[in-house]
Amino acid sequence: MTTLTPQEQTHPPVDIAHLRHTAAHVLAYAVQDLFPEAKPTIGPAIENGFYYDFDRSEPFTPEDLEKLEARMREIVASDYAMTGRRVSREDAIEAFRDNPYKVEIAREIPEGDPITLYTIGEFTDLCRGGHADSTGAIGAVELNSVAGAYWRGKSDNPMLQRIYGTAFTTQQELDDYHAFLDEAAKRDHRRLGADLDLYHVDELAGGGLIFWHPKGALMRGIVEQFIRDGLRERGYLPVITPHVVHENLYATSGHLENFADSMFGPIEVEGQRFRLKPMNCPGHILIYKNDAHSYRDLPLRFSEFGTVYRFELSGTLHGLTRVRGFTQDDAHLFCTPEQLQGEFEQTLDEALRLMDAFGFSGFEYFLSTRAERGPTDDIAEAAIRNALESRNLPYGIDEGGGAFYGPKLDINLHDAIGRKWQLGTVQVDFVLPERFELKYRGADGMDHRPVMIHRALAGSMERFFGVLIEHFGGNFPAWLAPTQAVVVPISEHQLDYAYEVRDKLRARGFRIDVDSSNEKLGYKIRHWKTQKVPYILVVGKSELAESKVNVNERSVEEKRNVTVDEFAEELAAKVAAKR
RNA sequence: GCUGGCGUAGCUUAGUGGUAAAGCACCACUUUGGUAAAGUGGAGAGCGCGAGUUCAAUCCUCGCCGCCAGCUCCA
Repeated sequence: MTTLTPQEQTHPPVDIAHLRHTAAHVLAYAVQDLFPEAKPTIGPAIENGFYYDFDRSEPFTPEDLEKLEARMREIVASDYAMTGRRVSREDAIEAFRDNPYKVEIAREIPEGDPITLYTIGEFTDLCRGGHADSTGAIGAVELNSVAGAYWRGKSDNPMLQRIYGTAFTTQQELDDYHAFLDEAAKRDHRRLGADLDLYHVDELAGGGLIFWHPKGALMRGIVEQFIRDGLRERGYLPVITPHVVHENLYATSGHLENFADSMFGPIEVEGQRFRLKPMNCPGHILIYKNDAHSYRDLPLRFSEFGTVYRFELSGTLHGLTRVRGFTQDDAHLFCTPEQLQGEFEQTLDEALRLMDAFGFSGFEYFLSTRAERGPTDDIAEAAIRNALESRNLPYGIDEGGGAFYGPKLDINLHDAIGRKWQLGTVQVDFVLPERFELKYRGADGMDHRPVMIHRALAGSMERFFGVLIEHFGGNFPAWLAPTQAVVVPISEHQLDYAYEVRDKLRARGFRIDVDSSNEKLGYKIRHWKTQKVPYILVVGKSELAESKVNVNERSVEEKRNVTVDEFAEELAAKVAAKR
């Protein structure tokens, strides 16, 4: 921590969160002027802007937002000073007696904490503070959308109307933010999934269920192969378990009592109740349990691309990143307590290897602890902490965010344009071995309880693929691209040669197509560029004569004529380097 | 699920209380063309689904479904 000089303290640089919090006050001020019947509740700064929740029976329309925005600009231009004063709890409650939300907040401020009111112009709000000095500090402000939000996030509370907006110190920063949003929209995997013909969700089949098209399935296969290679090297054993099993399995595992809301309902057959598999662990446990194990067998690492089904609320579904049926790159490790630490560290290394191969960076680690702690949680959490510390990785804590069977480590990462995603998770579990009475024979001749590690490194193939699409913006590197190169003949006189080039490259295992369409060269080039194919190989009269191809590499201006073998070597090198 | 918005050919959009228009994509033909869209022609939706109002509904009303932005949750 740096100590501020007195000068810096009197003129602190405007904190962007303070600026946006101030903008939220300005919004509430504007709402007070234009819609006096609306009751302000809370209005914090958030990652990319701010929001303010209002209680009002009439919905705010887009036209209302425009009027509010105009009024906000006036308030900003007036450059009202933000003045705060400390009041007693009674005074605060009295000041907001017509607003039950503010009263509730005032009542709940802990004894001893200051209760403060902040005023700009004619608007006073109950607020803990953290503002710019005056409204004039806001260089650019805009309102973005209205959405419903429950008071304090609880669905049995009244629904409020949340107005989202953002604010910056300068107009330039706002423009840059818009440019960022445009870039993000261009990378939207739902858009690119359709444009590049990778997958779709079908209304007839239901939301959140993914139909992988040939190109998408091909890419998924490449990712899966990469993961499989890593698993084999690290001694994981492949297993395959059923998608529908008797409900009793999940009663025993505890999923039915802890997880029922997320499970699809029972399927009745011959008076017996079956369930779609929501998690792979119970299945892997049954395989473990089917044999007697010695400590010499451990650690035992079972892996499966396990497809699971979870009932997510319809409103939460989103492209590939929030679905109802998905395949985890799942594995369960059964080990002795002594092995736990080392095994955990290895999974962490493997997770990093995977994320690194796809060019992700900015990893963040979160230790989620279990809400209902048991006697083994200290050991489990220690294993996670020690693993992180042994690799010198800083981490945050998410109290109570763990699985019902134990604490977990979540790995967040940043994509190419700096957005955060949560993919991999590694979890320590002393509970399921207990519930299923798992055991192994120790060196002492006695039975012991193994520890389990649950881990999914990519997370789910669906979400991982969605994130990959956005990370690369559809410009997949050659090793991943469903079509690595298209051979484009200039006229049909070179069509036979084009097929010859294609077959030669295909024989080396590359994914190559020929454009045999009756179109002009410019059209064909444009078409394949929009399809984001890494290489377009143009063959005309001169290439045919020299047995060469004219290489047009994606996002490289310069074109070059090389022989087919030279191109094959170049492509092979890229694929080997995973570029 | 809840709040708000939306739902017209594969995609993007136009349109009207009297049974729908365009561009791209698709198919055929002409053209054999050297680096981001050649020309002509053709086929394709009955306007998400259902009910109501009306002489008449894609356009009005209601319900359902789906999508989008959030709330919530998480791989």
